[in-house]
Amino acid sequence: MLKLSKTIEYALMSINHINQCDEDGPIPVKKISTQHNIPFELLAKILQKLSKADILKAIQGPKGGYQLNNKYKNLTLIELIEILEGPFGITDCLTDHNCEQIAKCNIINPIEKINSQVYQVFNQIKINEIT
Amino acid sequence: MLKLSKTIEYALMSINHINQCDEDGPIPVKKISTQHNIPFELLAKILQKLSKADILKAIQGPKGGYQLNNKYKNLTLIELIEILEGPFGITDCLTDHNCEQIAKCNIINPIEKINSQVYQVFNQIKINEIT
DNA sequence: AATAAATACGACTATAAATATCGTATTTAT
DNA sequence: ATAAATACGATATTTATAGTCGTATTTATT
Repeated sequence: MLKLSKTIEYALMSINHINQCDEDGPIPVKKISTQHNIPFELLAKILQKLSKADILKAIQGPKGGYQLNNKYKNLTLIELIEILEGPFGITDCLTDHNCEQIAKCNIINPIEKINSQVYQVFNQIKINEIT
Repeated sequence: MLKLSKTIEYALMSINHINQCDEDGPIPVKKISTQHNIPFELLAKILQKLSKADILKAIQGPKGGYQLNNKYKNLTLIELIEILEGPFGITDCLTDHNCEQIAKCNIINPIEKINSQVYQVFNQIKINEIT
């Protein structure tokens, strides 16, 4: 409950990893996955998503791997979350609109307030500055 | 991901409900569960926990039900969460200490920072003021 | 005293979401 | 031609959450 997903953790670890050895050329998934004990296939798919979103640049073939794209420099945590997991919301009713309780919900207003406060926290965190 | 659990939602709805008809004597689980379309047995267990934690006062027998206890007036959202779900933490490593990546984790410091920011948000929210 | 309406609570099941794996295709440096 | 890499859809597994069931206890009312 209220947990960051493994997906987000793995993405942060990878971006951090790539950032720290940026001069050495593209970093293959395998290096990150073995060094940080992350399942290869799973990590591969995460980095593919980040590549599609232009956060990473993918280089195929031998000596290939991933590099950071410029876009990464302005990336916030909320953006990362929404790239990897879709729209942010602390309850389903804020994103899915198929809630069983909505007809007589007496907490929707406070929920929305809390949601925007949490959103703000993640919106203020630049991935760039995470170290 | 990063969702409030149904348990928390149901608890908030119930506290709010009881608060709004406080003069009418104890409110039975059944009333809350039917009015807000919440599974009875599930809600019963949640309110039992709140009763054990002295947030609610349980009155057994016919005409029984739940009332708010004084303790509720100072209750924060983080306290409610920890009563119902145990220690708060946005990652497992912050509460469980059996993480596969911990040996070479390069994001533990920022994770801790983010965790305490989210904690603070929930810590500042008084259940009392939720309307 | 009997009854019925309520809470108490442990054990169990079901469901959905997250996590992980598999298979195959494509790209490209050597 | 080969091998090392990404691409990606399909499937399987695991876990946490959500929900159910059965039985016991309490107590107001009759």
